[in-house]
Amino acid sequence: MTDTDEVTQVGTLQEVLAAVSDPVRLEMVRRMYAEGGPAPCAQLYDGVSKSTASHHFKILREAGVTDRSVIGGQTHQRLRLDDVEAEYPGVLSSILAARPAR
Amino acid sequence: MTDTDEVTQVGTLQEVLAAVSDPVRLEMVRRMYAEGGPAPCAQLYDGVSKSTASHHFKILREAGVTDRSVIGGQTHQRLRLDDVEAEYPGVLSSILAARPAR
DNA sequence: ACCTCGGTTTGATAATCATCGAACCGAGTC
DNA sequence: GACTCGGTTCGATGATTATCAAACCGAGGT
Repeated sequence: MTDTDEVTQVGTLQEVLAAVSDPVRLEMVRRMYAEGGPAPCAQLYDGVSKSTASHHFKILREAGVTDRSVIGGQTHQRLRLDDVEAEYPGVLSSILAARPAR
Repeated sequence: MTDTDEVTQVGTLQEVLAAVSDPVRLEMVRRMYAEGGPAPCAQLYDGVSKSTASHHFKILREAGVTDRSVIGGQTHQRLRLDDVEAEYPGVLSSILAARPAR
């Protein structure tokens, strides 16, 4: 069973940039991207508490960067790469392509 | 007479993203880009005080996104587009290409 | 009915950050 | 020297924001 939330618009460029400018959230985005599809929340972060993670998921969702869907009773997060690319071509993809380490 | 500050490294991806995620700073970056070269501080912002602007310039500089140089006694800011592109290809350019309004 | 499991919401706290005015500084100019 | 002009630095203040623990909630399982 797949139950998807109402799909919202991609946010402003500022919102998107602010969303990914947080290290915890960028890591989440990277992992969702690596996953290639809806991923259960648990494996998208570590180092922060459940509630903090949920807070970050919300910000990503409100910026239109991610989706939430319930698959088999479990909440999953999904990167809306295509939607963001359609709105701001190259922005998210180039960020994902950047070498992460420094 | 051109007097340029010591050139620093481009900062981490996080630093760059955080730098441009502020509306005032993104506008500064856009104007510098439009200028195509070193631009006097004054015409890179409006709506904030001199000291606030100076603060934002500093953050952009520390992120390695901009340069400071003194031309004929006047301080100028310059977008280090090539340097940032070399480090994180496509990131800054796609942000600049994004349609600003919403 | 009870319990666990995954996730969200609610306060609350602490830290970060944008903002300003005022003082300061260096280079010109008068 | 005195004065402006463009810019920076210094505190200080207020607003955001990241963080957590605790309470809560819905879906399954037993």
